[in-house]
Amino acid sequence: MIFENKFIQQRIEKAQILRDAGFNPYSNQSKRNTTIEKYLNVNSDIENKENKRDENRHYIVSGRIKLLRIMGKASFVKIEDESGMLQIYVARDNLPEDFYNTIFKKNIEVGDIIEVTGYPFVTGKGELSLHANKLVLLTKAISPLPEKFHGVTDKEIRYRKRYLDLIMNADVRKTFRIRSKVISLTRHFFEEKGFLEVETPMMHPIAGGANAKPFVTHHNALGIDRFLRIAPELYLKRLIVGGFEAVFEINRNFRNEGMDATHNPEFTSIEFYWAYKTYKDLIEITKEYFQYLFEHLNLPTHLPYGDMEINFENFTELPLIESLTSVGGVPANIVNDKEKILDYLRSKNLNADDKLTLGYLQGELFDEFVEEKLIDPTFITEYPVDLSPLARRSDDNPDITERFELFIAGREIANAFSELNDPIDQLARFEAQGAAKECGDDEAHEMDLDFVEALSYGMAPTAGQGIGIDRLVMLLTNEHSIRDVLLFPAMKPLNNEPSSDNEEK
RNA sequence: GUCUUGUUAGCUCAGCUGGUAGAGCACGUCACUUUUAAUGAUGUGGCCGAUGGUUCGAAUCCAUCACAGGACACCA
Repeated sequence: MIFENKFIQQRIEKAQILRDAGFNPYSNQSKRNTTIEKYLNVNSDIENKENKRDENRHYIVSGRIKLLRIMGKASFVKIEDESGMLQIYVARDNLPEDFYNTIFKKNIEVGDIIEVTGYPFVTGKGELSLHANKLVLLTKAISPLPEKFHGVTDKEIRYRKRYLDLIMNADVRKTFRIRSKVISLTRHFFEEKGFLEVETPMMHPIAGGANAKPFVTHHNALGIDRFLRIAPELYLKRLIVGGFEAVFEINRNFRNEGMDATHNPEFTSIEFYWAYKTYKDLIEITKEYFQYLFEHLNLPTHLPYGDMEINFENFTELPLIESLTSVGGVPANIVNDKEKILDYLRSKNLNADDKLTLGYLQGELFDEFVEEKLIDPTFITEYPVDLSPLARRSDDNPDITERFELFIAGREIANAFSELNDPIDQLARFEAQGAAKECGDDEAHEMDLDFVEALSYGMAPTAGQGIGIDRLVMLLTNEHSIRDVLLFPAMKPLNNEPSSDNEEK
């Protein structure tokens, strides 16, 4: 049962004692008139004053008790609000008769949220503190906080009870502030460029725009299934057909796949589409975007990530086929020959499925030998058309597309291309995907005739790009698990959550 | 999905080749009016992740399951 723990029972009793003494343990009568950060800034002159105090200044601060040192007739209390931590000096003789002994010492403890009135002073050890002459309990915490020195380190507790993690670990709060800032900066960057932020459906009749397995949900009134979107791409392009020339959407995608350090079933991306532009323009705007982020986040352009150092002044472009040889070390004479690639893969004891097309096999080579070696930002360009069912063919070579993926620290961060806007070609590509599906690729794109029809009305030449926000934030915060940049990462149910697998009717 | 490591008090962790559980923090009681993870004394606190098995006896050995971490596979 919840709350049966003896420490919790003890604290529930304390709350009742307070109530009986006329103190509401959940009072909302907050009179706070400053934050801790402001208090510390405004009173930084106190140490130069006579007696290192100013009894004419009055402040009311609030926060959660993080540390409590009772020393007989006086105590030191560290309270923390969102802006920072402040030491409070509480002495018996500065509080109402009996309050210190019967209320404060007995019934207020670490974890409680209190409000303190007093004046600034500097202690003998030189710490700017607040000398309390009034102390009010705002919120009684009936569950005790984790250990004050080690905090919570158990990752499972940290993810499942993120609120505890946030209470105990200041650097976790910092990571999520940066995440928020990244999203805000991204929004501003594209708005300043004249892009329009739009929202497109999360529930799709056809899950399109990416290679991924969708989640299924059900619409009761219509009696039909819907798919949670795996990408907003096809809707955003419909908007370009409709005449918007620059749109973006920052929101969640859902993919019904495995979970690991870089995959969460729901993840955030930005996709943007830009009419009358090509993927070459996207390379430029991407460099500009990173520069903008680094400036506003005050990050060093030589960014440490794990034991790597990424040089964000060193963006390069490299065609995929060329990268196989120059980065991956694959012999140049085999990269355009299906049979030779198959032999090469077999010689390396890798999976070599001879049903795969040349383009797919080149993709295999890239994944196997190149991707993890791309540390500094690298735009890999000229993707085989087989791997890019939504991208425009190169005018010079019909086997490759005007596309790039941006790799940083051995990981894909962005995917972009000049959009395919020939409806007949698009129809044929969907049909080819259908064939791939027959061959067992259960993540091949679904035919979307409504989208093909939209293209038939004419979509201006357009370039579009997607950037995975979670992986970007991982990079910028030097985190190595996507769970550390998601406030509430997906977790398996503990034990009593019903699972649809044993549903019986 | 495979392999691997872990799961012991509210938290952080010990617990040997099997003999019915230990520390620190927290909490209770006492002392202490400038401390910094305050200090000193003392006490409470446990279905040892779950279920089976081996054994006179299991936190410990074995099996299965659950969850988590890591690696690999799959995946953009």
